[in-house]
Amino acid sequence: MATKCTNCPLRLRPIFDPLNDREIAFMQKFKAGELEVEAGTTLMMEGSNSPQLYTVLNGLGLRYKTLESGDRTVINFVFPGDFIGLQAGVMKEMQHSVEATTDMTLCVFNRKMLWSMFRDHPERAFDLTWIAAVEEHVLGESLAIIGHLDGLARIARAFVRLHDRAAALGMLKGAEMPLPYRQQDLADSLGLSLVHTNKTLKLLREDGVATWQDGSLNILDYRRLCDIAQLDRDREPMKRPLI
Amino acid sequence: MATKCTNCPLRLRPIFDPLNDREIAFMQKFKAGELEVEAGTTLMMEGSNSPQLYTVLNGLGLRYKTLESGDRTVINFVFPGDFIGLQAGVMKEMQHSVEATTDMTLCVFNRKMLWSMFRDHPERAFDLTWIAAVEEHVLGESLAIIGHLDGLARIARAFVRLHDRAAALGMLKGAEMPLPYRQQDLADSLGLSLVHTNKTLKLLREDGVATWQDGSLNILDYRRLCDIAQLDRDREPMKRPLI
DNA sequence: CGATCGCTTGAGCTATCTCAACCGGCGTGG
DNA sequence: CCACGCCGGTTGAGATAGCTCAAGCGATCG
Repeated sequence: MATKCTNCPLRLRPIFDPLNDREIAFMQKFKAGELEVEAGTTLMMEGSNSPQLYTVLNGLGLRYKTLESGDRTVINFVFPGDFIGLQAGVMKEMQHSVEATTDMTLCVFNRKMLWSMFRDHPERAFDLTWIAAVEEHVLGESLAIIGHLDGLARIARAFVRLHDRAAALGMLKGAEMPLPYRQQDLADSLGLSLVHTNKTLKLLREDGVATWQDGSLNILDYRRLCDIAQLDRDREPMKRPLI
Repeated sequence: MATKCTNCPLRLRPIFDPLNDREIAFMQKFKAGELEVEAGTTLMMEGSNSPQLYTVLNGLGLRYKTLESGDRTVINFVFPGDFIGLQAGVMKEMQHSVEATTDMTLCVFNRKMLWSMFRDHPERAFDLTWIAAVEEHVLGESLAIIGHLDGLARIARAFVRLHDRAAALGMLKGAEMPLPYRQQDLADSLGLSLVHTNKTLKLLREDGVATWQDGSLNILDYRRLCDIAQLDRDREPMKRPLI
């Protein structure tokens, strides 16, 4: 279920492009250590300027942003292989917070090392930019979803995305995947109210399309889910660059 | 009004960090030429894999995404100094389209050169990552806005952002700035219907807060606009990294 | 002159929100 | 070991922001 990554501290392209030996050697130097955190820990704080950057080895998290009004927006869900702190690395400070939803294992490295990576390992620097571009893509996608789909379709699409991502990471057991978030988290990520989210989930459940209970998501009818999500159900799932 | 940028083909950090002479020399090599396009030209096509990347020297554009349903989402507005094609540069293909809203002048360079930049000019590669991170931030911001604010506040916030951006680029004449888009474009960028957008604009106009007519936006009462946008009106406008 | 485009306005409808209550499980403290 | 409080989930009901449909208007263009 975790990214299989024992000796690869900076696993920038978790799926497609494993590091070669020389790179691994460098990255070992690069690596500052591993970090185990408990569920609920805040890894990055909006407005802060963390000296550490992380790659997620194991566990799930949440990126979010707090508004002046006190409302919270969930930017996206953090999965193994994700990179945390890029903004803090290249900009002055983080623009969103990151929290551990489950216990997590992180690969830690120092921000200062970022620069030596750019200087000495352009391939990895390129990867980093690639990650940022993927992130941008994902957010653009979310924007489109929230802007134009109704509640049912938004939730369906979120499920499809989560499912595909889990599949790519090998986190899928049959049609089931861990999804230990609260309904409120999903609601905040889709711009819906908790109540409406709940009622919509009930719909999907009663229609036998998908259930999400006790922290695990079960896709019962993938094709119908895609229809509801207004996605071409025959699209190649890996067309999207990362997951 | 344009980025003052006669000899700077790749103006990655338009405001803060001009290139030095050595870099300019390199970038000249890097530069493939300048391009003038008419209003309405599609610069990048979703799913395409353009061999060219651009920096906007002059003019305004639009990033958008087309959904299966045929609906369109406007990702954001393209201003002078913006970089176009990063996704195509580092990923397989663009995930959104870019269109020129006005006539535009672009600085063109070849995608192939991207790699030599990473290899030989790590500072510029770093800048590129920085740009991607900023872009990510901007989208995250949009996501939060669309997810949690009502129509009036969304439009107000869009106006504040556009105003601040124009100010940073010196495109402001008093309280007025060019904004040659259609109401439909704004609606699509905020996840609102055209009709509702129109009625909300009327509200702002009649309240003497801001007018947007004949392609120019006029902020009559910046502080009130910020209140409506639920923004701290005394925030430092440059706190946000790019604009 | 007709056609198209962007803007404007009215009217009715509904998806979604807010408020409110209740339920079961779990952890804590007496 | 029980009682209480809290948290996440569930459900109902009324209110409303925003949507869709529809029509009209002025400007521009061929």
